Amino acid sequence: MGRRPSGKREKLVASAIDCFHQRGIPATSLADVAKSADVPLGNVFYYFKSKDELAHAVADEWCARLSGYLADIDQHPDPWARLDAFIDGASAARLGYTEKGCPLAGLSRDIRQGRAQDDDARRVHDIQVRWLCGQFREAGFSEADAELRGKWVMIGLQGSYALAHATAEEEYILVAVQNLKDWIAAERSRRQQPDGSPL
Amino acid sequence: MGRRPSGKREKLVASAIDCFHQRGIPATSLADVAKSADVPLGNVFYYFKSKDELAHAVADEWCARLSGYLADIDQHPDPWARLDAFIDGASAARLGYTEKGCPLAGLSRDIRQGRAQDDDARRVHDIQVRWLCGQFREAGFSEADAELRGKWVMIGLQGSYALAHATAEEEYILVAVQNLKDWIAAERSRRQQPDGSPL
DNA sequence: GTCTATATATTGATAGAC
DNA sequence: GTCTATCAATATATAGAC
Repeated sequence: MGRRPSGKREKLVASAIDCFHQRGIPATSLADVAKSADVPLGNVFYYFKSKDELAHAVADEWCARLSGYLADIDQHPDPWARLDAFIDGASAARLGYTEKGCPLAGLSRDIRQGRAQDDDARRVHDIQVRWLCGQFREAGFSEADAELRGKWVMIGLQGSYALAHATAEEEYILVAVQNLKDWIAAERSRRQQPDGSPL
Repeated sequence: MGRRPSGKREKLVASAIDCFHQRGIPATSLADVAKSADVPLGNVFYYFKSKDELAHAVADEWCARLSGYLADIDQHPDPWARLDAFIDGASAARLGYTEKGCPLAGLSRDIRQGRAQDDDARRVHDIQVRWLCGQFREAGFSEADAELRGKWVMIGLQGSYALAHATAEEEYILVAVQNLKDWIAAERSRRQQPDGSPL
């Protein structure tokens, strides 16, 4: 609460995001995070009273970053263009995801398997899935149809991240990006000609 | 090498598979595995000279289980029926995967992020992906087309496992199963009527 | 608020009796 | 081959000087 002029808390969270991404939460020691943030080890516990609380702060920071990212994409006036932009973002991140995995997938698994708050594991994905479903609703799909489609986009991307990381082949991400874009284009033309002939 | 009448090695591997699945490799201590296998801690190092080597044996065991599983499915004479059976297997495992995550996804991430042999992370997925691609080739697709389709099936399933686990919602797996089955059925009819009218 | 020093528990791994 | 006892390193977390 209040002012934090030193900014050490923010530096610790930023360093924890990197460390957790590269090594995962259980394999990351607080000494690693402290060293990476250039903060003495003992000082970490002034800002976070446990490792779990640090992980919780990391999840909060991810949610904030995601909200900002999606708000940027929201500037596109067309939901179809927004969906394309979202998938382009996945494609742009493919090299890092192939090497280190998706940071949100890693975080949520570590949280689910550890004793940290389960709800954080869900939050970081729900933000994106709800946004995706919202785009399909805005494009004219019913509540139920939009939910199926929004979830399917997230499934395709997350699956490609997992396989690209596991096999060290970025091609999985390219396959998912291409298939999802084609599928979205097909859904779009179906929507615009609901009872009509194929394009 | 040679006979292992006690079977302790096998018990240790089986226990490690469970422990690694539930808590992940870094969060699992060798004491956990030893206790679960009912073997004294010090004895573990007679069978495996390090934790990494135990993880390697676990990957080997998974590959053996997968090969057996796929050989069972191979008894279906039709590649389309085999694809359906493979996806049905995913659906049948959905409760456990929602609760604990996909064991292969967890193992491969832990291996990629740890210092253990990278190749194990790839093997457990490659077995399945190569099998999937083989089904599409047998169904008449070209080498390149079969590879794209086989990878896409694995992407859809792995993505649904990740999201189901993260959000504790098995529905993600049901969405992926339904979408993949519909897509495969569409591919099938397209194959059988390459230049013809829709069904 | 910041940092050093340290407590306490647990880890992977080893030595050596049987 | 099997097991007990233990080492050395590292982990989270705390105490308390400044």
